[in-house]
Order: sequence, then C-alpha cells, then structure tokens
Amino acid sequence: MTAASRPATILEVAHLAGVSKTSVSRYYSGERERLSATMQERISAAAEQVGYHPNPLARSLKGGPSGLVGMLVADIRNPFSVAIMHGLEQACRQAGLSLMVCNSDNDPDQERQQLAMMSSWRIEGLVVNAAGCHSDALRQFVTSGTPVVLLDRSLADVQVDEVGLDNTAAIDMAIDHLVAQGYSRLLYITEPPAQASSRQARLARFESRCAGQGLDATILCTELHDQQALDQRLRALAPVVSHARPAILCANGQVTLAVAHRMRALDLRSGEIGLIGIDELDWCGLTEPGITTLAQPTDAIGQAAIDCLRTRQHDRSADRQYRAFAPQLIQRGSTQPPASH
Amino acid sequence: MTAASRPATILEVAHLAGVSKTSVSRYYSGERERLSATMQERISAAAEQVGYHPNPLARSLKGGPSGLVGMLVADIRNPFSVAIMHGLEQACRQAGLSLMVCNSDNDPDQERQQLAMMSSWRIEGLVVNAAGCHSDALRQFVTSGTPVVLLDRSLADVQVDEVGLDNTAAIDMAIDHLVAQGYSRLLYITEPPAQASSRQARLARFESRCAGQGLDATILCTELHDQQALDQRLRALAPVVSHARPAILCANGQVTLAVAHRMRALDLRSGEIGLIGIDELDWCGLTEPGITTLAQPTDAIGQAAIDCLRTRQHDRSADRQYRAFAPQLIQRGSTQPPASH
DNA sequence: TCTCGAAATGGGAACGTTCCCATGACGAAT
DNA sequence: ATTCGTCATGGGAACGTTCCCATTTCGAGA
Repeated sequence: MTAASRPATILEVAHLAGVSKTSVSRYYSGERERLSATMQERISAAAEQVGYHPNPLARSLKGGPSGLVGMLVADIRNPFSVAIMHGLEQACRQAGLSLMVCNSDNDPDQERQQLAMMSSWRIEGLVVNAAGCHSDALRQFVTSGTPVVLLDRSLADVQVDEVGLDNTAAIDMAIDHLVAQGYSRLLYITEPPAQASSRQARLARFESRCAGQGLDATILCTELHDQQALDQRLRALAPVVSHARPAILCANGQVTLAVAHRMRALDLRSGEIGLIGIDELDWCGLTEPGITTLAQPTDAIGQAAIDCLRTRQHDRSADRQYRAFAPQLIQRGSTQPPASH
Repeated sequence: MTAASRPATILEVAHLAGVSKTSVSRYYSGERERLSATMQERISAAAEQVGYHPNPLARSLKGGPSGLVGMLVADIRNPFSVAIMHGLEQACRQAGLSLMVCNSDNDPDQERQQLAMMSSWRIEGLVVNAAGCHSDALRQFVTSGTPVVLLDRSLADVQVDEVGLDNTAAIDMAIDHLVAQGYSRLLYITEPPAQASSRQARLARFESRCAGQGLDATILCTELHDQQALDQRLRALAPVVSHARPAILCANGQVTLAVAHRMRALDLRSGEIGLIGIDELDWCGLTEPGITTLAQPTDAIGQAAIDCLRTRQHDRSADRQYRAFAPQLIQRGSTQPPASH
C-alpha cells in the first residue's frame, strides 16, 4: 500500500488491475460472488497496492448507502445519553457504520436544524433521544425510507420502532425493593413529564402501582433548578418516630443528583430516608451510605437500537418493534434502614 | 416553501427562477455580491418556494467545503471529553459547522480507522483528544490541507495547534492551595503518562515545583484499576500525629473518582487527608466534606479549538498556536483541615 | 463611432461512485 | 448446427454540486 497524496479512486484501481470500474465497484458493493476468482484477486491486489477505499461521499451521492447513522440527543451532558451513545457507537462499529451525533441542547429549533442536516448527509438510520421533536420531521425520514428508532421516548402519532427501559418493570422493582426494605411512605420525584413519554410512563406506573397496593405515596413533579420546591418536600418527608419509614424514588439520574445535593444541604440522612434512583452513576457508591440504583443496560439498548435500524433497512414494512429492557438493581446503603430499636 | 418528497436541487431552483445553475451556485457559495439585485431576489424567492438547501454531499465531492469538523476522542465516557465535546459542538454550530464525533475507546487501531473515515468524509478540520495517535496519520491531514488541533495533548513531531489547560498554572494553583491550607506532605496520583503529554506536563511540573520548594512530595503513577497499588499508598499516607499534614493531588477527574472510592473503602477522611483534583465533576459537592477541584473552562477550550481551525483554514501557514487556559479553583471541604488542637 | 475592459451571466466538464443496459462467451437443449 | 439462457464483464449516464471558460452587455475613453 503506497501512501498517495490524493486518495486513490476506483478508476485507478480498475486501470491498474486491467479491469473496468464497474467490476471494481461490484467488488466493493457486496457483489463479489458475481466476479470470477481471478478478477477478485486482481482487484484485491491492485486496491491494496494503491491503498484504495471507496469514497462514501460519491457513493451516497449516487444514492448508495452512506454508512452513516445519525443520533439526535437532547442533552449530551446527561450521563445516560452518553452511556447510550457509547452503546450505539460500539454497535455501529461492529456493523461497519459510523455514528453522527447531534446535540440539540434541548432546543426544538436546533432539533429541526440538526435533523435537516442529518437528512442532507443521507444518514441510513436515525436514533432519536430528544423531546420537542416535531413528529412530521421524523415522519419525513420514515417516508423517505430512512428507519427511525425512538430511544427512551415514544410518540403516538408516528409509527417507528422504540427501544428503552422497561419502565413498568423498573418502577415495580424500585417499589418492591423499597417496601421489602421496610419503607412504606413513598415520594416520587420527577422532572415535568410534558414531552418525555418515558417520564410519563414511569410516573403513571408509580401512581397506579401505589394506588393498587394502598401505599402512602406522593409525587413531586418539578424542574430540578427549583430548589425551593425540592427542599420543601424533602423537609416534609423527615421521618417521624413510630411512623412509616419514608423513601424517595428518583425518576432518573439527573433527579438523583439534584436530590442527593439537596439532601446533603438539608442534612437529611439517606438510609433513614430511603433513596433509590433510576440510572446508575459513577459516584453512587461514593456518597455516605451509597445510593441504591436501577442500572439501565445501556450498551444492550444501544445495540438493540442499531438492530432495529438494520432490520427495518432490509424490510421496510417489518412489524413495528418495542424493545424494553429490564434494569438491574444495585443495592447500596441508601435503602438500608438503620437498625430499629 | 413546499415540502417536496425529494429534496430540491440547484437545477430546479435555477429553472424556477429562470436563471442558470451557476448563478444559484454563486448565490449559495458566498458570491452573492457578484449577482445583480434582481437576480438575488429571484433566486431567493425560488429557493424558498421549493425549500432548497444545498446538498453538502455533492458540494464536498466536488471539493468544496463539507461543513464538517471531526473530533477524535479516546474515551467518550470521560466526563471531561464530554464537556469539551459540548463546547466544540456549540462553537461549531455558531460557525455553521457540524461536528462528527468519533470514539476510539482507547484503541489505536480504531483511531486509525476513525481517522481514515473522517478523512474520507472530507472533514474541514480535526480536533484530536486521543493518545495512541500515530503522528503520520495526523500529518497526512495537515499536508492535505486539513487543519488539526490537539486537545489536551501535544505531539513533538507534528506541527499543529494545541489547546488545553495551562498545566503549569493548574499544578501551581493546586500546590499553593494545599500549602496555604496547611498541608505539606504531598502525594500526586496520576495514570501512567506514557502517551498523554498533559499527564507528563502536570507530573513534571509537580516534581519540579515540589523540589524547588523543598516539599515532602511523592508520586504514585498507576493504572486506576490497580486497587492494590492505590490502597497501599493511601494507607501509607494516613496522618501521623505531630507530623506534617498529608494531601493528595489527583491528576484528573478519573483519578479523583478512583481515589475517592478507595478513600471511602479504607475509611480515610478527606480534609484530614487533603484532597484536590483537576477537573470538576457533577458529584464533587456530594461526598462528605466535598472535594476541592480545579475546574477546566471546557466551553472556552472547545471554542478556542474551533477558532484555531478556522484561523488556519483561512491562512494555512499561520503561526502555530498554543492556547492554554487557567483553571478555576472550587474550594470544598476536602482541603479544609479539621481544626487543630 | 469604435474599442476595450469590467461586470453579469451561462454552458459544460469534472468530482467518484452506482447502476442500467449492452456485449461476448459458453454450455445445453432443440 | 442453431438458438437460447446464463454468466462474466464493460461502457456510459446520472447523482448535485463547483468552477473554468465563454458570451453578452454596457459604459468609458479614444
């Protein structure tokens, strides 16, 4: 392989191998079987000699596969998003695809723009983990033949595959665990579920489950920067002697972080007040008794998303898929009540 | 603007406006001034009507600007990398560019592959935050006219711009702070600095500074998963009555995390043992007395990297730039020694 | 009035592919 | 021997741009 100043083209390879560009193209477009053995050898040798790699630009301009998968993410600084991104990236690599990540910073306008951009780059598939997503933009992808997968979201009015946490199972596991540990006064804290269907699903399950089981449950639905709201409810939760033990269930990692911060500020002891959060985070083992979490299998989720894309690529009219993954309980001190006396 | 099933082409706009495609091309390639006022209006109107956006694929195939900036990152799960990524992304957006992020997962082979991929997508600039980077691959970018910026790394044998933390200032700030707080027996913990120049720079500065000042300083250079090495040194550090107060300086966020974990496991109290880390992390305010950190201005660093790229784009032979940013001290309990008696 | 240069505009090739449609060869069936 | 289908291969157009090189127009200077 010679290091050329300009990348080699298919024509150079064809010339060197003494074959037509069409044959070289076939060699690289998964039609090798159609070529005779000698031809394959000649092409392979020539390509190696000049260090040829097909130009994805030209390829996808012509309408061929771009080898590009897009990911639209609402908040790139959310550790969950990063974890998923990592999973996607791995899965893409394994499938010979490249991931193009677009962060919308929670701005619907940007979302639109990013979608347009990805579309103009002719991505072969799109993974969406964002809120304000105007459905018609997504539908445009679908009708143009680009598979779309919704990640940790669901949209009633657009028919696409969905992958994410099994929210019902997660909430059930959390509640079961809390109850088993002796907590019976539950506070569920979530960000406003407006656009985010998974927040809605978790919240709904929490409500119905607690109602069904007759648990003493309350809900706090707040923006995380609203420290007052948080503080007020946390204070109100402080345990009363000879009263049911209180516990907090955090709807996601961001909530867990905010709650941990305020509990520390208010000098509330977790354990005494139970604390469990959905999403595992680097530092959950670090705070004093450690925070119990439900870890999402993010790599598996990413892999599943790519699987969905590829399946649908090969069969555009495949059945709509919903893939929900169960979380894993990581038990730490925050759900270990102090020995009663 | 009509929603067309297939995106509009320059030809359709030209036709509709009754002008040549060349003129439309000029309109979109920053040569508007060369067009008469009437022509500009006609094109603008026609483009709006059919919802035209130039196709970046075709554009960059022909050799025009792709509007794509590549980022090669060694570990996408490192919060520092994510923070930088966010900064880059913002800066790109502002400049009308798109960011293509490639994660190499610390695998040199993948690095090569990712670089090749980005090159084949004709990125206009490359930001590198990775270790095993074979210099010749980078040089190839440079010679082909693609500006490269090294982020938090430096390479002796390839002439490119570099942006990152002012390592000297950071180490000095950390040491000064520790000394001012009454710590004088210092342990510097870092991952092996082999390929990473910033690790080398920090380590070197720590050594020379401590030597110059006659401080009782030791160094632990270890892989973070080597729990034994860590534990041993941490135990050895335990404070001795009527002896100089010990403190730990963590070379980066990953180290801080690992050290915090082991300190907790060994029941070592930070504060008593001083603890300061380079890189601010979400949870540093959460652990018991809080961990003092030096926060890097990641958004500014990202912005600076893009600035470098653009400068060099316009003047390929501009002077090589080194831009180093000072960190900000965020003081918490871990560098607050308990009141002495 | 003629010439000339600048300014405004357009035509066509090229970028590196893919894919449709030949073309020739060859063995099998008539 | 002739016809046919199949297989291996090649030529050329097309994808949507940009850019080089005309061509046309027009006002100014001779």
